[in-house]
Amino acid sequence: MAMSKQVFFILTALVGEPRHGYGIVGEVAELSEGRVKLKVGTLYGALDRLTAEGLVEHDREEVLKGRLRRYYRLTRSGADAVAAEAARQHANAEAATARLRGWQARHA
Amino acid sequence: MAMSKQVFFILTALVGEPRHGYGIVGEVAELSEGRVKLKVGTLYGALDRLTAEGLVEHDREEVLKGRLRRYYRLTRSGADAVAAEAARQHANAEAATARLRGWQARHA
DNA sequence: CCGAGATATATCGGTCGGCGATACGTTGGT
DNA sequence: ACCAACGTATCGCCGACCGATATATCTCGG
Repeated sequence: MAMSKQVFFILTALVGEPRHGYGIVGEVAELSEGRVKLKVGTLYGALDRLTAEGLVEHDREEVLKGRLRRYYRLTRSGADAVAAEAARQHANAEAATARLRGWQARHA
Repeated sequence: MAMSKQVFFILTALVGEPRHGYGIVGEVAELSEGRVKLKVGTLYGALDRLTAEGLVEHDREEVLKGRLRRYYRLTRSGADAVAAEAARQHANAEAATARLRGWQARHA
């Protein structure tokens, strides 16, 4: 149920269009504005787990300029999971900032 | 640098006023609206780590109705860390929801 | 009056996941 | 000719969350 930052970004990177592993790395860096540099050791393991959990599935394989590209696609349940996690994170951030606001106000 | 959900909520619970371990557990449950049930095995270890990192420090000890209460207090750098993490999570959630919105719009 | 559950702190071992390193092969630029 | 980028894959280490367990007191219901 709980989801790591890495997995969250992997799933988010797959929203809209299928991507291959190495492509996900770059997309995550862009999405997170450089905050998350996904390691390949993390990626492939996570991809396998997510596939087993049904949040992601194989899309297709391409050979581009002699290099194999294995594409992954988000499932319906994967999209739901991203949306739910985003909502949770939004709520969490909101709760914290509200607290900080209130505290600063009382100490102004 | 990276911060777990549990640590984030521990720090958030300490914003504004010092609390003791068991009190933090309840406060986190309230803050997260039941989403995070902090385990004591997690709490005390995290508290030690956070103290060592200077994000939290000992406040005082009380004995209330025969029960020892050890209070912890957020440091300045701890407050900064919470604020930064909240901002990051907000940005992350925003990035994901923006993607999901755009995708839904194109498939309406 | 007795037992169960809440309050409160603390530790330990298992387990899982992220990370660094390593491996291997191609393409492209210098 | 070499080295960086591209691309997939695996392995072992380490750190953190968690469940279980231990200990002790107070409170409430039956």
